[in-house]
Amino acid sequence: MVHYQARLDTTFAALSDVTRRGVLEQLGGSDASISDLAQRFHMTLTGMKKHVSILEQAGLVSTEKVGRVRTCKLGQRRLEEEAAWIEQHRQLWSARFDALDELVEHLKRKEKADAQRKRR
Amino acid sequence: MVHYQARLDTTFAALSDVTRRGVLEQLGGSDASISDLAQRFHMTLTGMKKHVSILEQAGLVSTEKVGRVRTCKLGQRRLEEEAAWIEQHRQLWSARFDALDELVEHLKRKEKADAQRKRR
DNA sequence: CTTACAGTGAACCACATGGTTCACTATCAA
DNA sequence: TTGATAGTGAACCATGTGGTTCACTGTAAG
Repeated sequence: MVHYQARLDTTFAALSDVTRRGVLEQLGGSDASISDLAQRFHMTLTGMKKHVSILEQAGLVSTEKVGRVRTCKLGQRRLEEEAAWIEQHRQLWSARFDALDELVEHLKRKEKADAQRKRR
Repeated sequence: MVHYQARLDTTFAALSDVTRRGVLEQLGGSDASISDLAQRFHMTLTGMKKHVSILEQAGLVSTEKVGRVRTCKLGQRRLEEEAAWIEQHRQLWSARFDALDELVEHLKRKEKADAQRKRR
């Protein structure tokens, strides 16, 4: 359960960079080498290597080096935990706002009743 | 559309810290002051203030100061975009892996056929 | 009025991040 | 063998992050 939080830390951090999200998108289409990705995102090989390492660390990408080229593809982790976390908290959000909605409704009804009482 | 990416950046970054996720969880239960949160997470007021500011910046928390106490509650943004991004990419993931599954199935059938051909 | 309390802002610290260059290794191709 | 190509790692740089302390403001309460 300690790992769970650390995992969310690293995954969300990995997703918090526009380049890395772009790489995931790219790899969703087709596998690619470091050079491919570096060129696509206007970056040095070294820079792209770092991004790929971070994604790999988070389990979102897996790589294999054959000959001199390292091929990157989508990894085993499918963001289940992250999706679950977000969904769970969206429900909390909704619960809170539904409560607010109900309060508003309650106040509306009360206001109406008060107005009627006044009229009497 | 440029804002969209920047927004994802700041939101995922906001979610990438275990303390901030804890604060969201807490606020899902009930509103709280900075002092409440600081105490709950064993941190100075100043430190907690920074976290709250980051969450507020990301639209995940909203605050109001009345008297000397600032009350924090869940904000307007309900992680729709983030949930959508993750779901969309989970589908990409699935598509890629389904393709892999099919390839494996294909190879299995081929292997079987080859074996039968050999036997003749 | 005085004291205590809640928050704020500036300054500081150690460390992480996103990027670069440079020197290097290993592999492919002529 | 010679050269070009793909990647790697170390070092460096500017900036950001998560946290602190300290000095301060404003508000509540005796």
